[in-house]
Amino acid sequence: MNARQNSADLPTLAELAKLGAARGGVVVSSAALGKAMGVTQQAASRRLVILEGSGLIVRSHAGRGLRVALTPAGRRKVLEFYSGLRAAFEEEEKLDFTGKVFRGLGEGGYYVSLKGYALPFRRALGFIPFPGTLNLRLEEAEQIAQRARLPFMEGVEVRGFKDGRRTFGPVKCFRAVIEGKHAGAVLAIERTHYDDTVLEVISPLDLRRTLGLKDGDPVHVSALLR
Amino acid sequence: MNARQNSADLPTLAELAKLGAARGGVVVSSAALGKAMGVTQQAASRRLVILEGSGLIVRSHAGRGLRVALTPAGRRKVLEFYSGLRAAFEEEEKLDFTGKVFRGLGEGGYYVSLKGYALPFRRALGFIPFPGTLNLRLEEAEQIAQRARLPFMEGVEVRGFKDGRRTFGPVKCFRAVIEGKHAGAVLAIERTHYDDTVLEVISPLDLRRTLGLKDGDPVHVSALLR
DNA sequence: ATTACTAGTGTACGAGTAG
DNA sequence: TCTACTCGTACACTAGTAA
Repeated sequence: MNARQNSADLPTLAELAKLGAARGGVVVSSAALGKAMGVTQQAASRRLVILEGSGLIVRSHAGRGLRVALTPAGRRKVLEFYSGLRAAFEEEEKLDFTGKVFRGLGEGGYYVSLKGYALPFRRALGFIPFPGTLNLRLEEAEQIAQRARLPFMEGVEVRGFKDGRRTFGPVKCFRAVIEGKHAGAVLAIERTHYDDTVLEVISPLDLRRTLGLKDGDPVHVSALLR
Repeated sequence: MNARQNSADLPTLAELAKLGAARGGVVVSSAALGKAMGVTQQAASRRLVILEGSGLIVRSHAGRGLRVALTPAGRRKVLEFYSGLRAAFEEEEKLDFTGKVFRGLGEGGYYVSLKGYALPFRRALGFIPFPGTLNLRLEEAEQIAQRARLPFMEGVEVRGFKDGRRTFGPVKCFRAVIEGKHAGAVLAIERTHYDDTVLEVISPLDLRRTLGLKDGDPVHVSALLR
């Protein structure tokens, strides 16, 4: 459970991710992993033991070798690193998404409906969002990967507030254009790995009514990165 | 000049790349760099000294701080790492390029015209390339970044050969579709940083004649990744 | 085959400090 | 202020080996 920082764990996590540990797990031998990282079998084994102790991976013996999978925390850590590096090598202006409308009160929907966020939203984005989000279900792997990167990109910060009882933290989002014509934003809420299929869209308009959408309809959203 | 492997240099290079050292250089203080990496100013300074000794960066004093830039070797190292990580997080099927025709015998053009490569090309790609490449000049930053990644992706390997006098190494390329209709391939030759603006295209046809191209004409090429 | 312990060693670190 | 030296220590490594 010790979360001490170790300079070798990011390279190790990255190597594991390359081998497929971010997608449900890989079977590797410590010798093979060591070779890939330029260290001995023993050092690789030790690195894995440490990573498991830090809660970044889970291991289980699997015949010839170990089955290793990243935990959400481990995945988060590499994705954060990757996302920073990506920004250094690629110049993007927007990210395009196409997903299918579905009903379901996402976390975002709850927060957006809180009165206390109204002014912070107007301050940050120039509009007060319609109370409720348009939830889109993403289906292509590439789109889901894009969605997962949002929490680690710059975005626009909407301030949090206190309502006496509790404190509501800041929310990150990106300005967006919905169906090529309506202004809005997408929420960059960090989700569990398998929930990166959901994109929550807000707008000053009731998009569902304005666009005449029903569940299952495809909607295109272009998130602007700056 | 010592090229000893140090487990901290990849994270350090990555951090520098994030700060912009891959795009011509950044001015940083060792204290700021250390903070970003979670080590002391002293350790950050030492890492930079070591990286310079390994020929991965160049440093120069710049008033308050140091100007640090990645060398081609340093850039290569991070890009290779980044590219591997990218493959783990994104699923791509093709990369689209649009560039403008220009004349100039690229390295590729020379090799493709060698008789010894004819059979290896046919074996790997199913065709014998027209002797000479169609050179495209890429102009958008995003396209150039894509181009730079090719040498680190999987691709199709065309075997090398010996002609008695000398040995010609293997060449990596990607199957491609030119202007949406002609089969061909792009060469994944590693170039110097500032030459990643060039994409060399081969095909069984004389593309210049077949497509009636003249210098400056835009051509679209879709490189297939598997 | 594997993993992963122990022992001994090298080295990267933080702290102190000079230029 | 900055960078980067020296010093002493902590720790991650390799090698050997048990299970």
